Amino acid sequence: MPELPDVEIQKEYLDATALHKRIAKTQILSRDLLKETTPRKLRTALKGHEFKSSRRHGKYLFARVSSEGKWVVFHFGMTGFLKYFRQEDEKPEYTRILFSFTNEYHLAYVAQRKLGLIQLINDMEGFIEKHKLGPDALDPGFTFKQFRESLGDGRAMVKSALMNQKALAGVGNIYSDEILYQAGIDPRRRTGDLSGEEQKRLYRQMHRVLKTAIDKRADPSGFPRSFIIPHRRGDNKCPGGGELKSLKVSGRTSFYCPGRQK
DNA sequence: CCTATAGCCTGACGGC
DNA sequence: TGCCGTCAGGCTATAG
Repeated sequence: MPELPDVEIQKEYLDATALHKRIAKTQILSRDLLKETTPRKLRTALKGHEFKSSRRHGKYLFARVSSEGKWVVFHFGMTGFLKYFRQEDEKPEYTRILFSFTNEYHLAYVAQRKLGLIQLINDMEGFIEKHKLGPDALDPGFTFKQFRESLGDGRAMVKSALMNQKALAGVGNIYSDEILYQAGIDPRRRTGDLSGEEQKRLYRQMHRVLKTAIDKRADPSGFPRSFIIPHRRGDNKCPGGGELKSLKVSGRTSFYCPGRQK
């Protein structure tokens, strides 16, 4: 669920539902997700305030609180998402944090596996620096030149480089496969061996893939026929014909089409 | 410095 | 049915 397009949809969801609603109560149902803060600090920082805007950087979502310039940071790990609902008994399973508003609606941070984080911060740029996050993959200011520098020209496999959040932020296991497929590049290629033309194709396809996914609300069932994402763990067919193959790259299962990716 | 690997957390699934 | 190993769209810390 939670790569750049998915988190962008979470942001749109937050904006459309929980923004500008007065927070009456915050329940921390699992402390494990809280980083560098305590339930008490989070509760008191939010009580009586509202989320007044949001931003996304890579796979992180930041919600600005209408008090002292604080932000709540959400990271969704592999299984996290937000759910806005009316009746408290509709509370989703695995709700870890529950924000309740004075309009009697609730916003749940749901995560089956506790691999994400929720944090209270004063400074968004400071947070990004501390985590050494690279530029957001869809930041308009993230030029081809910067992209090439981010990827590097070493011995790292190109798929690992795309997924390295310190190089560029937002691309994970699923979308790196799609970008490499669309660019016609084998995931095991070393970044140092890519031609300028191949780097250019990667940059262009990264934009096209991520934007298309956001446009389709990060729902693979609506993705173009030419995408491989709907086929992985499905019919295992390449859109252009042939079998989808899988292998491990830096410990992650990767799907690719040998016929098209060189 | 660089890259690759194990560990974290919880549940689903397949094989025996 | 029950148990076990493996795997899952995350990140960090550690090992080479």
